[in-house]
Amino acid sequence: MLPQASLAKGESLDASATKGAASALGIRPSWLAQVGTFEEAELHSRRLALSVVYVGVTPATPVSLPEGGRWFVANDLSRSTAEQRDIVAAALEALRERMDHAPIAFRLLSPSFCLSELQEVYELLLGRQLHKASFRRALRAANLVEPTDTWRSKGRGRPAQLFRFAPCSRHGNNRAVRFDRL
Amino acid sequence: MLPQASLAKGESLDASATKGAASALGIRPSWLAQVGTFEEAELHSRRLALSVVYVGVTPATPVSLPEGGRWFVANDLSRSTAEQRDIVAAALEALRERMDHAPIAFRLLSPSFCLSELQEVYELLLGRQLHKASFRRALRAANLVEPTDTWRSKGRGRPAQLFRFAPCSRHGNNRAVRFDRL
DNA sequence: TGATCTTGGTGTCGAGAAGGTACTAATTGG
DNA sequence: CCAATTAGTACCTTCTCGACACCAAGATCA
Repeated sequence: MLPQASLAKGESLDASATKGAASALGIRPSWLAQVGTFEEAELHSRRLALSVVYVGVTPATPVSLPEGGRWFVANDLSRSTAEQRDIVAAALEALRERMDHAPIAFRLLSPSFCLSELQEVYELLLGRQLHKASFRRALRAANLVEPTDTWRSKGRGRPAQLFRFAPCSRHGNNRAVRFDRL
Repeated sequence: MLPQASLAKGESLDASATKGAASALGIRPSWLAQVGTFEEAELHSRRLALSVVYVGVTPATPVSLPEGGRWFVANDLSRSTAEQRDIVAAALEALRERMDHAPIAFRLLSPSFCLSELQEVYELLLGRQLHKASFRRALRAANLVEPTDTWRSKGRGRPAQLFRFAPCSRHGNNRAVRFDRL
């Protein structure tokens, strides 16, 4: 049920995972990282099969999945086996742990974005609501984004200032949402 | 240079890692967990070799290592290759991340221990000094240990009360040293 | 035109955490 | 009896974090 690919000869693990994800998605994933190695439950031969599991993210572009692929909601895995639930849970946990170490959220946004969009991405990936003021405080303290001089108005409400990702000076902080390691 | 073992047919990854560590140490490790899977740099055959790396801990018992094994200090890896340094760094990082999720430190102590010993283990594993008052505050808030009615006096100084590990009620806290997830 | 709604952005305040200092307690060694 | 040493705690200051309120600016509508 999860997309998978076999490791070709002389191919690196990361390259194979990227290739497999791209063939399942139609586009290359924006970010990809290894979760761990699991043993396959069904041994169709007598040899033990290992699965090196990767987790990745891709923007919510309305691409049609090739070869009858389907999207599943990570919160509702009732129609999966216990083993697949374990793997997805481990993948989600790995993703959420690495969000403090790598700028994953920025890969899901265009180069310019407003802070509400960035917060929505964080909330989606972390699976929980974030406080607006605290989020912006942590963001300011981490020196992660820098403002541009353009504003965007989307329908109702005050226009939002656009920001860009600015991976510059990091000084060890420990805020609510931990951007600090990055 | 790092101890390793080949995966026997029909053997699980965890079992193989435990067996390999035990044969390198002389005793079974007190705790063991998977770090990740790395690709071997040297391809002696044309097939790609994968290494599933595990990290473990063992008490500082003065066992003599079998087969000419040697201990290395994790902070001084100047005599290792870059690949081995990467692996050890990843192992240390994985160990330190999982200390909040599993009671690793308690496996290095006898069933009864005093809080100074527990703090020393945490400092050793985390690689940094901890504040005595904060450590005990977090410990008290996490309900992780319970006092026994015995005291131990080791040489000079006031005798220390002995505690035992008590994995009971956990209520989501977020202290300095994070015992909460466990 | 002006009222109201909606979204963006910030200021302030209070509860609580984290770390430093200093203190008390209890034992050993001279 | 006094100094040294280790255990354990109380206090205080700083900081974080979440909650609320408030202001800003544009859209919609009467």
